[in-house]
Amino acid sequence: MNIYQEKNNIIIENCEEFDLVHTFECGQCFRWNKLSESEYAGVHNGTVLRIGQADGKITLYDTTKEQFESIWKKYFDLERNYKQIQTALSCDSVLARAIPEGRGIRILAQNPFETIISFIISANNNIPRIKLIIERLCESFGEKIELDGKAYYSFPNADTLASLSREDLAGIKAGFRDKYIIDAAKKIASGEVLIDKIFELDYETAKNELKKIKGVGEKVANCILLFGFGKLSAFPVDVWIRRILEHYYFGGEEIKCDIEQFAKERFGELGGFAQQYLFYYARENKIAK
DNA sequence: CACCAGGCAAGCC
DNA sequence: GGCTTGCATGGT
Repeated sequence: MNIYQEKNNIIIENCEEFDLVHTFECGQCFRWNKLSESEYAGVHNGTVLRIGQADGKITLYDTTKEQFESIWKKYFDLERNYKQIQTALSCDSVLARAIPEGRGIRILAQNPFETIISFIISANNNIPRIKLIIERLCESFGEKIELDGKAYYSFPNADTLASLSREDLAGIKAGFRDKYIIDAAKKIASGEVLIDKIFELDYETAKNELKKIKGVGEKVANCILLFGFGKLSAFPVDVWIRRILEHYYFGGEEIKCDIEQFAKERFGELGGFAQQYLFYYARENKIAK
């Protein structure tokens, strides 16, 4: 991967292991939107970025070397060797088929609070509507940021959301999840759940800490740990993952064993990466139930 | 009209 | 502990 500055932009060359579509469409994030065939725009920690991929090059527009180093390098997980991970996981025959289709997926290091709220909203919901609800949440309670004459919004912070009532949130149409959003914001704003400390905790302890929040169960906690706290062994099990495991590993039979344990034995520390390749593969191939 | 969507909490036993 | 049910909203 060759990275350099050209005018106001940062260019990444030789980026076979970084594919924008696969990274933004594999279900880990909800705030990157297509601007055109080859471009996306998104907001991370209050900064808007327009990014494009064409002719084997990725361009981060209007980005300084300093911004790239301090924000985006970590966010896009650019210091990790994904080729090595793919090679290791390809020993598994199912992943050997799934990885080529999702090649270039990178696990984003997303903002922890945003990840917590986003995956609370994801419960018993579908991806287009999850994105809509989150967008309305940001428009209503985030800060406006302008770029290229367009309005973007930062993700609201815990203090802001902690001060809201269910009535205040009615407009975003989160349904029964509104009370969980407020509970999460209150526990985080008050320090009952310490976000910064979760980074230092081991996987199991961190998961239990997150489960103190209403609306955070096994699956949501695993997503938060994987996408918001860099716990890369986490293996979130949702309907899609269950479906693809049943189809490819259990001969179409209903799974009765502990799936997390199954994943741990099979994928170990690389569980999160395996989960992302499988999720993308399952959705792209629309595995029937 | 049912049934489903990146599940979860609460209420049972 | 495990199992069942209701849940807001919008799409098919």
